[in-house]
Amino acid sequence: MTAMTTGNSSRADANRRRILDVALAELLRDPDASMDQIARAAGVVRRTVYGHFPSREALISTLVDGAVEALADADARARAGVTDPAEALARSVLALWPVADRYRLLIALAQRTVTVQGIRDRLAPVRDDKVRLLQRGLDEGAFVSPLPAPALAYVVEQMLFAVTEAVNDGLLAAEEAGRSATVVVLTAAGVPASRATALVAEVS
Amino acid sequence: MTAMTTGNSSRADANRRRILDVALAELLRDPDASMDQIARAAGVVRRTVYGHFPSREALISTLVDGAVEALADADARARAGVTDPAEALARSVLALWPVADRYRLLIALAQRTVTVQGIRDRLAPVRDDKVRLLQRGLDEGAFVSPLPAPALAYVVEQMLFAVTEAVNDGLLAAEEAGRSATVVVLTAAGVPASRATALVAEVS
DNA sequence: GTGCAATTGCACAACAGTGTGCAATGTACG
DNA sequence: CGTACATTGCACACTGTTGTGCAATTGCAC
Repeated sequence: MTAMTTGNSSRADANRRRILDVALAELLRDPDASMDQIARAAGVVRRTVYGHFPSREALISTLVDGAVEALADADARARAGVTDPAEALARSVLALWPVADRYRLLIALAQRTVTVQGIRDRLAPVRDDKVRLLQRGLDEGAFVSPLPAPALAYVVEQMLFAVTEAVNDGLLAAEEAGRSATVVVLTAAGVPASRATALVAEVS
Repeated sequence: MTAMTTGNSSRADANRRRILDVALAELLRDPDASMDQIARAAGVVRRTVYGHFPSREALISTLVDGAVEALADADARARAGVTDPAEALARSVLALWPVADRYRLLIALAQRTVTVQGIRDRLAPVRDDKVRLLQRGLDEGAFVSPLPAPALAYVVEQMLFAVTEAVNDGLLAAEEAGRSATVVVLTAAGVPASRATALVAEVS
C-alpha cells in the first residue's frame, strides 16, 4: 500500500536518473554527443534511452529543467532575507558555485543554436533576479561599474564559468575556487578588494 | 611584370576572401554551420568552396590562423613600450576589443570538441603574454586578486566575451563598450575603480 | 516458478552532411 | 576570337545520427 511503483520499475527509475546524470556529464564534455555515446556511457543500449525519452530533444529538455530548478533554488535560498547587496551577491555566488559545473552545460547549449527552444527564456527568471540585485547595488552605491546592471549580469555569469574552467585545467584548487570566484565577482562589481575579502571570510 | 596573378584569378582571390569573411560570421552564428550554408551565405555554390579549401577542417584552420594573427598583432602593437602593468592591460584590452567579435569564433570552436587539432595551442602564445603581464602586475602590487595569474587570464578573456554579448543583445552601446570593458577588466584585476576610470580616460 | 515490465539486440528507413568527379558555362585578358 | 581559369550544376558514394519496430531475454516481485 505504500507508494511503491508496480513491477520492477525501481530499476527503471534508477536507470532514468543515471541516464540523466551521465547525459549531463557527457553533453558537457561534448555538446554534440550522440544518443549512442550517452547510452554507452550510462551502461545502457541506445534503444533503452529512447524507452525513457522519446527524443534527444526531450532528454535535453528534461536536463535543462532540472538544472534551472537547481539554480533557482540555490540562489533563492542563499539570498533569503539578506538586504545588503554586496552580502547578497557574495552569498549568491557561493551558493551557486557548486551548481556551476552543471550550469556550464546550459551555457554550452544556450551558446549554440537554440537546441531546445527557449533555454534563455527558462533561465530568464533567475537572471532577472540577479539583474535586480545588481541594479539595487548600483543605485545604493555598493557597486561601481560603467556597465548597466543587465550587462554586468552577463559579466558575472561568464566569470563563474571562467573560474570553473580554471579549476578544470588545474590552475586553481577546487576547495578555494568558490571563495576566490566570489571575491573576483565582487571586485568586478566595484566592491573594494579589502571589503570583498572580508565579506567572503565572514560569510563562508 | 608586376606580381599579377595569371588569368582572372583576382576574382578568385576576392571570392576566397569573401568566403572566409562570411564563414567567420556564419560559424559565429552557428558553430555547426554546414559548408552549404556557408557557401550560400557567400553567394557561391558549395562546390566552389571546395575549390578553395579542400575540406571543412582546412577552411576553419585558415580562419583560426587569421584570427590568431590579428589578435597577436593588436595585442603586441598596443603594449609596445608600456611598462606600467595597469596601463599595459588597459591598452591591451582597448586594442583587442575591435577584434573581440572575431575572437568569439575561436572560443566557440575551442570550447567544442577540438574541431581543429590544437586551437588552444595556437592561442597559447597570446595567452601566455597576458599571463606574464598579469603576473607582473600582481607581483608589483598593481593588481590584487585571490586568483593566480593564469586563472585571472581566463577571467579577463571571458569578460571580453560577456561584454561582446551584452552589445549584441543591445544592453550596451557599441561606442562605449570598449572603454567599459576595459574598466571592468581592470576593476576585476583589483585596480581601484577610480584609478581604472582615470586610466581609461587618459589612454583612449 | 510465474508474470510483468524493463531491457536488449538487431534491423530498418530517413535524413543531413561531407568530399569528389565531370561536363557545361561564364569571364577576364591578350 | 581564343586561351586559361574560375565557377556552376549536377551526380555520386560514404558516413553518422535519429527514431521506430519487434522478438528475445533478463530481472524483480509475489
